Amino acid sequence: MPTSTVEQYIKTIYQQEERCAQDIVQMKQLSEAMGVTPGTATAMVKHLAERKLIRYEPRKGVRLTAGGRELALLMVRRHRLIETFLENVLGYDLSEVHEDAEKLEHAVSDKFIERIDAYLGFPPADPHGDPIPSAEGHIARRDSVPLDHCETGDTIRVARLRNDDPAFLLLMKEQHLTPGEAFVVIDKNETAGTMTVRHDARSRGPITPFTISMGNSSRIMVEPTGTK
Amino acid sequence: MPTSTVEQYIKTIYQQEERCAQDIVQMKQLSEAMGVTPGTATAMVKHLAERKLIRYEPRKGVRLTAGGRELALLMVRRHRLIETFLENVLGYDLSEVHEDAEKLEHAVSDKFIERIDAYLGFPPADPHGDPIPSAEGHIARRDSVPLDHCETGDTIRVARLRNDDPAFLLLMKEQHLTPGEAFVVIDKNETAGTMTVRHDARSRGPITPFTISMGNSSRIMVEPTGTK
DNA sequence: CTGTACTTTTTGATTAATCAAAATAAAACC
DNA sequence: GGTTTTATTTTGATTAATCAAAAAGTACAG
Repeated sequence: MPTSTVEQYIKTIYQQEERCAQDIVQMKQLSEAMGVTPGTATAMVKHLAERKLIRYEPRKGVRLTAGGRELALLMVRRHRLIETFLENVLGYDLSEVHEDAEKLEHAVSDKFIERIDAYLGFPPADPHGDPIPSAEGHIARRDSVPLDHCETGDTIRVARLRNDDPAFLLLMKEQHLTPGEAFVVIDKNETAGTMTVRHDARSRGPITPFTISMGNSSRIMVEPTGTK
Repeated sequence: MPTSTVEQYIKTIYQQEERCAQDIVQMKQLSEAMGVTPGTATAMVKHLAERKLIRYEPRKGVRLTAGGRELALLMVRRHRLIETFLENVLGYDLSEVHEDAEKLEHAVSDKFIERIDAYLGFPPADPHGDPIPSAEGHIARRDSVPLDHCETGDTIRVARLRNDDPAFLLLMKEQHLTPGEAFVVIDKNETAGTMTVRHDARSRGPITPFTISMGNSSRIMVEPTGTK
């Protein structure tokens, strides 16, 4: 039985592989994501390699083994189901769910998770729009792209918000930039490093344009719904 | 912020004070209840005393300070609300709630607990019949007595089951010996160390008599409803 | 190819929680 | 009242996770 620290490292390695589309995660990246000193990460990584959860290539980085990926997906499942429960049932705000889920995911039993899943009606995705892995570790692939890959005139729908920062999530909520909402890209200014979008005329949101930095827009995953 | 181990020791000391109606808890009692060696308990107790959560009298035992009691009641509140949630909402069996609650109570936030409380409609007691302390640490006193203090002919109502052993709880459930049920004591055999009860004629349970050991009956708290 | 900057690993220490076993104190027993 | 039993404390060691700071390796800029 892995400790909750081990679970957290494995989940973090998975997330770094995913988010940065890398097959290997460097120590600096891992130690920063975990909020520990590099030496600590090195020590832990050796331990994880012994447990056969990752493959460790000294001075290069780490990658998950099949067993590690399985554990990571289990943790992601727990996290996303808990977040969904906190929002849908207990009325948490989207910006508040992450913190509590992060603690709970290491304390819940399999039984608890399966009961929550059933109670929620087996939701396919969490409130951020991220797909929830099945109990067997299958996860739906979605062909969404970061908003900053879109061009002026593209019509899109928000798929997921790939950022746990409460302030960011609050801002997105205020602008109704939440999963499912339809938008049009009305400007992309590479020089200024900003993008401007407004709600699709047919959607119920405000039509006031909203400008965001490229950095933030890379955390907003969208599905193209056509190009004007 | 106390670690979950500290929380567990404080809760255990509170429970030992309560269950055994003692004002001081010996080290042996504490170490056994915690499932650690006596030396470990001594070391921890010194630490708890430094944190002003208990008063430690070497070679005598420990007792909670006001601050310790406050923390203990907070933990009891968490435990009982979580148990209630697991049974009422997620459909856990009474014999299964304890184990999961024991882990969760150290991982939940105050916000989570207050939301659960509201979701459950501010229940006064958990599924064992134990009163749930308020957020301010007030707990309802109940004038219940252990079943083994009753005499033949007493009519009683089950108030709480003061035992977390799943097998015991399952047995009680099978016999409908659950909080709220009305019974008559039809025999008390001090020599054999057993007591026999049957459901009150007016109640919906079976009228087949049921015999239990004195040991077990001391864990069944009842409220007298009159003496024939 | 050489030096500076950056990343990674190593080393030595620390904290929380634990155990086993020896030492000590208190209680109980005849 | 001395002996035995039982409870408690002490001591020394261990494990998991961490940090700070020194050492070692890698990268690339000129």
